[in-house]
Amino acid sequence: MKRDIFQAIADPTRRAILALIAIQALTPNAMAEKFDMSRQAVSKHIKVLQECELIKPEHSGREIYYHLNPQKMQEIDNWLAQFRKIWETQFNQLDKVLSTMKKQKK
Amino acid sequence: MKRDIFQAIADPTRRAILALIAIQALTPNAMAEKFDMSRQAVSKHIKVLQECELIKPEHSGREIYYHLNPQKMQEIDNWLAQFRKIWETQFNQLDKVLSTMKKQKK
DNA sequence: TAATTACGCAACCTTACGGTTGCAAATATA
DNA sequence: TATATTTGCAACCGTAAGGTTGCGTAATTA
Repeated sequence: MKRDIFQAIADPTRRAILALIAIQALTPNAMAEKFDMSRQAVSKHIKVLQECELIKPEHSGREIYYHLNPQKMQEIDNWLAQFRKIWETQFNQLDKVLSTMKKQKK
Repeated sequence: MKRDIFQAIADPTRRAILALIAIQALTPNAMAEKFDMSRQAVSKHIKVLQECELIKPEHSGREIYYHLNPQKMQEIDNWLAQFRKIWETQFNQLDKVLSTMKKQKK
């Protein structure tokens, strides 16, 4: 089945994994130690993240270090762009209201 | 059950709904016309979006206009912030490579 | 008032998700 | 070579997700 970035980040464990390896590449075992679940459960999450290319494997002997793929994370940012204008407009309107209040105060 | 913004935007139909009402507030019926599914199915998605406050209802007689809540959308942006530094760093490194290549060309 | 329209709620069904356990393959170590 | 370690894959299970249909309720209209 085809994986989706948005579906990938829907799970809190997977978001935690992304936050972890954003700091430092980790092996599945190292990740599993951080969570209260089996290594296999964590490996399943890794598989999902890898399928949609949010993380990249780096083989080193029998260990595999997983790295974050920032380019893919940026796709979420790109999607958000269409809404960003809207909340920026709202903030500008808030600024107007605040400056109007200031003027009235004077 | 407690709803989550990230789980809410995991579904492509719900992302489409958000994109639609970002332009203009719509009623459930108006939204349902845009999708190839029943009105009730769309209403279920609306319920999910409303539970996590991504959209807000505005009652007008027997019609309900749903508006986007940009503040809540911004929470996704806030989460992305921790990764944004990383891809910006990568771009800076790309800039360095490019400027080095330019110098060598000269 | 009667009929229509817009909407939400509940029951139901199929499929996907997130977890488990067990096992096989590849690498490192004794 | 025999053993331990690291990982992935497959089977299984309970629950939640996403769709359907049917019905009840409130507001509009004939």
